[in-house]
Amino acid sequence: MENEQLDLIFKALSDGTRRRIIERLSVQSEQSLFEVCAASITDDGVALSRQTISQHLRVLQEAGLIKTSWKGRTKAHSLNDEEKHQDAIDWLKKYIRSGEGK
Amino acid sequence: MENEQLDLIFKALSDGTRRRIIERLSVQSEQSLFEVCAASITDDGVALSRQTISQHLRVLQEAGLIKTSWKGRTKAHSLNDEEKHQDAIDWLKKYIRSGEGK
DNA sequence: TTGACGTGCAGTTAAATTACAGCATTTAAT
DNA sequence: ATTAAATGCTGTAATTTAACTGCACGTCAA
Repeated sequence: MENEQLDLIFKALSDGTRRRIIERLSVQSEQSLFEVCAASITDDGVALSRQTISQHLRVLQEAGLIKTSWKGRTKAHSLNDEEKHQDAIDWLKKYIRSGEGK
Repeated sequence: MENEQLDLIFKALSDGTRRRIIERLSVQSEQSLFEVCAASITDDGVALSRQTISQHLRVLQEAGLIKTSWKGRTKAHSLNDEEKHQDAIDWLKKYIRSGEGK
């Protein structure tokens, strides 16, 4: 009754750093934590710590927006398209006044 | 460069109480603060204070998701469809793998 | 098997968020 | 002109979040 899942999705997307991570993962998937860190520095200009980026990635994963897989000792992060993004869109579309009243 | 507006939109939507307010405003528009309070009680079963609901409405308005107008001493709250909801959808749609890479 | 590499986990701090109460302000009605 | 109704504004406490530091763990290579 609380739709906890939408909470997680929208909260994950409410942070600019996390949205930029998603944007970069959509261009280049299977990125490790270090690669995401490096891209954050070069693209955003701010050097966030490895632990901070790791935390952001965990938030994105708990929301179902990205998926991970281990390649040896490296964890690859990729976009989980189609899944939760669509859930959020479905909710939003109900309030665009498609027909009118409902 | 920070897209502050998307921050506000997604953050506003990350709270279940606020999403339910939007859902009810889509059914019945031009609701006063007291009407929103009353609906929260009857629909959600939880009695949040007037100040708390007022704060939630302000968050929704600052995100551009609802609009307000004064009718005498009563402030009418209505859904701002088409506007910011569409902005959020546009952002999300880029990561649904429409074509593929981009 | 030793050591470097890639992550995870625990704990800290400052700032933001959510809930509330109390008082002030404005408007309509008597 | 008073009063009641509908909100706004200020401040407080508890919770959460975003950033960090430090240490520990598992894996691959030499």
